[in-house]
Amino acid sequence: MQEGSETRPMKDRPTSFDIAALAGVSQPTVSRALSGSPAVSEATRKRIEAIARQLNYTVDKNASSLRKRQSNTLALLFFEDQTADDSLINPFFLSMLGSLTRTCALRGYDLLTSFQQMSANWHVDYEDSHKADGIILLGYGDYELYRARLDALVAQGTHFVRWGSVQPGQPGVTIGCDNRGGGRSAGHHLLERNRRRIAFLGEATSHYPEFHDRYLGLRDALADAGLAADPALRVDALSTEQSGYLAARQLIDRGIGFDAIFAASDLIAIGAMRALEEAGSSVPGDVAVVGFDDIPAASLMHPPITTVAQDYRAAGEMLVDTLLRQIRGEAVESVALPARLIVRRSTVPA
Amino acid sequence: MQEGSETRPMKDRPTSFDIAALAGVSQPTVSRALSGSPAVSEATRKRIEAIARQLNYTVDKNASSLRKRQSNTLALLFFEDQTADDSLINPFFLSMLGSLTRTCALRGYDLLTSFQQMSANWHVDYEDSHKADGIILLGYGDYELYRARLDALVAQGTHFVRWGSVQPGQPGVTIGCDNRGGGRSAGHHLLERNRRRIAFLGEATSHYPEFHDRYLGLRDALADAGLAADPALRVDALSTEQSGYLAARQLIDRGIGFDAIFAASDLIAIGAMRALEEAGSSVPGDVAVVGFDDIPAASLMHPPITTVAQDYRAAGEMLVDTLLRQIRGEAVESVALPARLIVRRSTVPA
DNA sequence: AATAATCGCACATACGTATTCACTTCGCGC
DNA sequence: GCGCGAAGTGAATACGTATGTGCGATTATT
Repeated sequence: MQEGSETRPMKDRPTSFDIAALAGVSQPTVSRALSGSPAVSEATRKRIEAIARQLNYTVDKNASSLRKRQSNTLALLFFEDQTADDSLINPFFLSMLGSLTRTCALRGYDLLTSFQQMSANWHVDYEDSHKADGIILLGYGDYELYRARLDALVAQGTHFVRWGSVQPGQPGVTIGCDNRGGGRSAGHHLLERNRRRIAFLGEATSHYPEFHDRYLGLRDALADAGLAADPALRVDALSTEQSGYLAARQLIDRGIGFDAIFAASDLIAIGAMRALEEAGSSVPGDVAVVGFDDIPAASLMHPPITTVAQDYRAAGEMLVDTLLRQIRGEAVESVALPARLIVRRSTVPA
Repeated sequence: MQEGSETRPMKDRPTSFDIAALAGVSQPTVSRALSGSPAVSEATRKRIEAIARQLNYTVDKNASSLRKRQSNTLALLFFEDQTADDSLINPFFLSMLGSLTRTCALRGYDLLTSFQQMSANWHVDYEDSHKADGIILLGYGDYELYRARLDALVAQGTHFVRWGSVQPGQPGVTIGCDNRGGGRSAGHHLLERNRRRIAFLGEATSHYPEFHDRYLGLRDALADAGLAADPALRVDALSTEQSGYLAARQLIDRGIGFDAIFAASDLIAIGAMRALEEAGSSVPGDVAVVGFDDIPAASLMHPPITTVAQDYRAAGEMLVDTLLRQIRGEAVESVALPARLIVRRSTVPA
């Protein structure tokens, strides 16, 4: 249908020298003109720009990056330690991806993405090789597992920003959402709806600090109402639909009474709702359900799921801008962005 | 929380000269050793590799790309002409993204992603600037709108592969799925379930060739059964939940009888199901629904949606490998991958 | 044993740009 | 009319790697 284009093994693109020759100036002048240096007169700049446009000239990014010692590129590294079965990437991160690429584009940066496993030596191939000026790390997962690597990054002086739980004493800079506050909102909301037996589905160990914080938030809300958390109402679950289903099943099979579920993520909530349906429980009649993340599917479920939204738009901007500041050598700090409760019919009947 | 690392404004990384000095050889020997050239003896190679590892040396990708005149990077360009409201990116493409990055990694390539609007001059910034060796184009949308740009890419000799409808006489190389075959499968399935009044929701004009093909497939199936398509049962819709909702509403409000919906995409199907629910129609009792794409949410709906799955895994591999072959100057052809019907409860009650 | 073939490596150079420095020209004030 | 700062430009060079060419040393060939 189309032949290979051996017609262009080395389609000799014009260089700044070619432009210079045509404009009757020297190569440095072309470089200056196109990079907007004030040292070149307006007249010659116009002339050079016209010729460049006409010849379809573009600055060679490799040469430019080599010389300038910066690539105007950021690297995005996903890493989930659970089986990376391709598209099972957490939908929330995919939403964030949109915001990240958009922000990068606005800031004049390109984005290099990779779904590397946390294997071997990921970081090596990016900032170290000068292919990117900094790294954005994205991923749920066992924090303890990669803490050592983060320390290594800090020691190396690599520029990076992480999305995750904001905790004191962490290596590097972290942007995250106020998971505890979000959990508290969810708890308050359920308590307001007169739920008292609130189950929590999600790992609440320090290995998963974000889930842990959400759990702590729920406990805060309970405490505010003078209630204590019942350990029997806490069931481990990772952030998958399947895991949520199993966790809810476990709760049901154990015969532990509950009138609400706060799931550590929407995927867990979705799985839990499937289990509830199978068990003949109505939502929100018998059990109210709150999730976390506000992934697109949450609003499409039956009933639509009340959830705690993380502002991925602000998150993306914050990640990029913080990283860029760090690259420029400015001081940067970890930030927790506010979370926002979105009430839908899984807690409040129509 | 962490100070900016002005400690490393220019953390002088070791160069191949440093390695060479330590190994007592010349710089070119280092380069050859690390790139696996047979011209260097096994002994010195080992020695060089050891030193390189010890110093944490990495080849500078910019210098390397500049010299080799190839960057080992592919650029991925999403472009949907409908309002690019960030995360409203078609979930199917996000699934494919996973497959693409994975395949790229396996082939030793990096992936540069961008959600550029089809504005101005996207292509300019990638292959032309030598930042990428080739481009992957992804996007539903009005084909006619960007056809001119594709022609320009071909004229320029740019290496690129497009995901979309495979049609004769198109500029460049296209990888897509067998939309017509998929539509036919959907049609046959609905006919087997004794549905006769099958509505089609989706643009069926040549501006959206993929949707058009799906419609043609449905017509094929009808024809196989000796039936003709009723034009009144075809309603325009773009690939959004909202658009699907409105299309189904229109159908219902018009009072046109139908017992099945074949939606051109899952998002449309999801919207349509919302309209059906509002109208008090049961699925699949009153109306059977089939979607297209098999996005994650499809299986999570109530009822789970029967759909035509595109093999995004194979698609990603095919896109990358075809592009790489084209870059190597080999002849490449457009390919239509098979589509597969996945039967769920939106057409067959439990 | 002398020469041809081979191997292992060093020398030189090119990739295309950005930047430092020096130079010219001009206008201006004394 | 002389010196002086500023403005605009060119010459030279560095960024770090990859590769073509050439040369000495080892091994094979007669």
